[in-house]
Amino acid sequence: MKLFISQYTNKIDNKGRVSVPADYRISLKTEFFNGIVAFRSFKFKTIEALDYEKMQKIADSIDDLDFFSQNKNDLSTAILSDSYKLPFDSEGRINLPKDLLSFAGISNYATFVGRGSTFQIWDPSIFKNYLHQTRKNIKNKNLSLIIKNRQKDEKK
Amino acid sequence: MKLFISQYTNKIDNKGRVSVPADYRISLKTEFFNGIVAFRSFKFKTIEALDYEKMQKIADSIDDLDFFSQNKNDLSTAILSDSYKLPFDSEGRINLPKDLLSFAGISNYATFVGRGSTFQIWDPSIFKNYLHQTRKNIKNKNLSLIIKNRQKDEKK
DNA sequence: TACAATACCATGATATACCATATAGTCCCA
DNA sequence: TGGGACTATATGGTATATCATGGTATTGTA
Repeated sequence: MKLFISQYTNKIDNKGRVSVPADYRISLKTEFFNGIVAFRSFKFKTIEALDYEKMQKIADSIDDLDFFSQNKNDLSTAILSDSYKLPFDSEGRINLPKDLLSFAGISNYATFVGRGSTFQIWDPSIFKNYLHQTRKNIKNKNLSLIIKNRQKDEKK
Repeated sequence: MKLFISQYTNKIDNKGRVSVPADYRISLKTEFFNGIVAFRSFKFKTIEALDYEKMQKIADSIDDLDFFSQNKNDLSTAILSDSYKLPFDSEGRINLPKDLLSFAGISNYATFVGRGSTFQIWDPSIFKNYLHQTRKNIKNKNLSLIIKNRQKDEKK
């Protein structure tokens, strides 16, 4: 089973290339495509990333007759059309499009943040602030309850 | 497996030729026909495009639509008779008919928009506005929940 | 013959593949 | 336990192939 955890900060060279952490790469290699799929987050100033198979599952859930439903249209367009296929080079790097970089406020360094079955790519300082805020929020909640809900929601 | 995602904007030359993104072309080559099938969208100001095999499935599945049963003949006629077979030239370009171009409001540039098992061809600025609107609608929803429900509701 | 559609060829830009080096981490052995 | 060699990874640079695009030739057809 795939499990993206921890964080890794890597440099972006002047071609826009950045190494995907080796730990992540193993989970990302699929039969049809060796790389990642990335799109702009709907909630945060970050890039959402997942493996090709997961994107295929999303695409599969869209029915043949999708063009007759307005809501489904909107949703599938927003997800599928706004995604980038980013293949690995032989060294395990991807080329992050300028569109995504500017959206996430990333310039020289990228922080890969594991989120279990997916991961995110943040600007290091923006993520640092977000993490700080998140920890403060959690302190005031019942942690055991949160963990229980996560297990229920995210198991396969 | 076919998976059309992302967007690509290519120029239309003065002959009406435009390159289909190389990433899409691989999925479009079929046994019977090397090219795409295109018709006017029913919902949007865009050209719907798919491969030959998919077109056959669409035609078949129209019969299964109870909701549209009274319009069955109209619908299949509208799709099938209004569709263009657009073969690739040796460089992977297609020749977009003026009929389709004017319907979609396309002039100099065409944006290919991935939709999973199919794709669309938009005028760049029209699509930009549509995507922007779509993202605004979705932003406040729980995306993971939406995806999960879709899989539950729409599996075959 | 004139026109349009298609096939064929050329080129610049861009992305991909390839190679080379540096750095950090790990393992083994003294 | 410390040092050293080895390995894996990240990073930098260069060469090559692919792709989008523009143009010309050829075929078919009215």
